[in-house]
Amino acid sequence: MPRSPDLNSALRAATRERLLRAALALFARDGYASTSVRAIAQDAGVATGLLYSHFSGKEALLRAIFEQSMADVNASFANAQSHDTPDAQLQALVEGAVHTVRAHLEFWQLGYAARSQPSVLAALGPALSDWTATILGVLRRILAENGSDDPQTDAHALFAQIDGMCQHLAMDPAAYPAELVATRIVARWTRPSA
Amino acid sequence: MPRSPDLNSALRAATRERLLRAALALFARDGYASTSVRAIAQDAGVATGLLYSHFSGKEALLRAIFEQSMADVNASFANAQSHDTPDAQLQALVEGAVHTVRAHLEFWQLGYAARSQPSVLAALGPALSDWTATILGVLRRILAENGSDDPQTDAHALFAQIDGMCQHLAMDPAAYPAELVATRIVARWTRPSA
Amino acid sequence: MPRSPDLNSALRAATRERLLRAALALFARDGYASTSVRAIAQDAGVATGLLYSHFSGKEALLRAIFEQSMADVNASFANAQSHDTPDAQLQALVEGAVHTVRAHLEFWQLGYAARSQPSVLAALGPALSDWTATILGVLRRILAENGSDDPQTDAHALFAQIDGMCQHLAMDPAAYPAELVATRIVARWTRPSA
Amino acid sequence: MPRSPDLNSALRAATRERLLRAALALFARDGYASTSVRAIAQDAGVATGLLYSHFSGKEALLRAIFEQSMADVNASFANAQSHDTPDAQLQALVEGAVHTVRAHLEFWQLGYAARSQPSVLAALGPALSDWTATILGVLRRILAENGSDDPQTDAHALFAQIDGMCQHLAMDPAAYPAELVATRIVARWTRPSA
DNA sequence: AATGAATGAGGTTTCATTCAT
DNA sequence: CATGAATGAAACCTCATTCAT
Repeated sequence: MPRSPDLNSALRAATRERLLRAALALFARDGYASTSVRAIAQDAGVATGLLYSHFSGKEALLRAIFEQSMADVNASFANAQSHDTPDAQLQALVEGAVHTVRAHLEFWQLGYAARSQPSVLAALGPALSDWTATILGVLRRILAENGSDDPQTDAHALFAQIDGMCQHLAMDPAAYPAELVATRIVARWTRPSA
Repeated sequence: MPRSPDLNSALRAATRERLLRAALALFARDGYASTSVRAIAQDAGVATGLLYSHFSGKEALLRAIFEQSMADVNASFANAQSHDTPDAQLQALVEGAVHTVRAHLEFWQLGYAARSQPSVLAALGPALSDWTATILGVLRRILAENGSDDPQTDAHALFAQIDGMCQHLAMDPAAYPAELVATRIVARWTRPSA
Repeated sequence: MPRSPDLNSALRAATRERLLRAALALFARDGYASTSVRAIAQDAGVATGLLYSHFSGKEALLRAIFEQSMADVNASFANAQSHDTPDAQLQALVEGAVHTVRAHLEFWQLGYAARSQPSVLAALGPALSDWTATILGVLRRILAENGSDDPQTDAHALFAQIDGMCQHLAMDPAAYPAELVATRIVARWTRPSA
Repeated sequence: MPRSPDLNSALRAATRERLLRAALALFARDGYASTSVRAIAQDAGVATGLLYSHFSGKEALLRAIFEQSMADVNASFANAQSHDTPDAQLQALVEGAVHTVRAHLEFWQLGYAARSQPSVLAALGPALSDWTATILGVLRRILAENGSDDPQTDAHALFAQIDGMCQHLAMDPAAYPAELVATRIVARWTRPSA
């Protein structure tokens, strides 16, 4: 009695999801190079070989993780820009960053590790490199609208602050007072509501 | 007749230095786990086995790199604190950070990668973990003296900014306008010189 | 569809057996330290890495060999004690020893080599050390029942003789007249059947 | 001021002796294959390279140990044969064996280990193989003169006993009652002194 | 689709030996 | 004669990947 195609398909999707989840957790904890595909398959509860029917190899698995998680990140980012005033956009951006990192902790831990290692980053394609430029552009526009006299440099300074905060949060999510810091950052960069 | 002890010492020191340099370059470029000791020895121009007469293994080599470079970093940090006013200290700290990262670029690239990977970080002992706390304490004191109403959170916010800037600098040293950003950061956090 | 668990089990068992056999032959011929795992795998007709899915390393392989063969030895030893009279027990013991060594020649060659090398022996745990004491105790009892006036020393003397014979047999199984020697030993140590 | 040739020669001989002693101790304790030439040189207190000006390599060092110690053994053996009656010869042989093993403990530990390993033994040349045959011949003659009805088999049985005793002594020199056992063996194989 | 036994290249490390001084 | 830095082959072991079922 063959399984129905639908059930098969669902099982396949579930397995794929389990593999992605296990891989993300291990990559984030031990690093990409130090994580073995055997460990991933074992944590996912499937046989080693099955991994290769879902992904062409270890690197493809890494790419898949980024593709999946980037969608979430971009959504949060787009949402931030939908606000009316520059100040509201800036606030949404900063607080959205904290929220996104907390919601996808392992992904950001992995992401920060990957970003520090050009050879790993190369495998992820240009998507990641462009990302920084995009954010910088948005920040520059917001800051210009807010009256900055050097929006380009200010954008760098603000991005450094947001990025630093997010990384500190990713490194110690339990103790880092990200929400407080975010509030402070927003206060510094928005016009005093006279 | 044996080689003179002095010559032997010099030979050993030169080889050790070549190994450290090669290892730092490769660790920074490809990551600790993805760098083979064979590649290190080859880049250093010595036979593989010789590495083990200088370091007890790959991990000891990593530790030696950190020990060597941390001295420089701490010196720069101490210098920053030797200034008189909080504003001068803050300026020395921020501009010193840019200078230190530029002067030890590969070390910082390696350091940022290592920091993102707890399992590598563990090998380096507690020295690295304490470091963050120390810096935060210094920043808090400076900001408190400068009249901050929440020096603890401000310290986090400032540290995030400095750290983010340094990492962006480490990632793209050729194009990143670190000096401009530093000036902007200093301007934001020091009292307007009335 | 996966291979049936039974087939997998059989494959594993066969490979394990081939590895144990090849390792025993090489350890016995060249010594434990001088035998490479590559040589073992090659003789067993499998890839080097597969060895490590069956044994955690070279030393575990050695332990497995001892565990497997000790069972046979102990069985032979137990059988000897099942006889009624001391003389019959002694005869069974001596002749059983010859038979056991001939039946497990390579194991005894390995065993004698290992016994001479404390550092290898340590890896085998206390099982081997206790063994000698056990045999001595049994011999002492038999000789005491047989009227020896110094069964402790006699046990040592008899054990030395049996052990020496077995080792000479192990060293030259083709030419050594073990059966004749065994008969002579039994004749010397049993009561003349008046 | 060059050293006198005599002094030089004496220093050389002393170094050679130190190397032989260190090598014997380590070979006996850890086995030939598991002992590194570095460890030998270090224990002897000389530089690694100097070893190669005294011996052509590790194996030559092993051969030199055997050559040196075999002289002692043969002397003891010759002494045993100088007695008048077969009984006295047998007693001298057995007790001389105990004495020789105690006096050259490490050499015998090494010898027993080497004997169990044909591939090591091959490096020592035929001297060792012949040795067994010689002893067997002497024992057979003594036992024949003493009235044995099967001196060939008796020689094997006695040799097994002496050899077994010596090996047990070598394995546990502190606790093994070799002198008692030797007395017992002599008593068994000599004519009752009527 | 799924399994896990099997492969073999490549990792880290050790070590007998050479050689410039 | 003596040193010890240096070599490089080979050791043990890991791991991404393949494949028969």
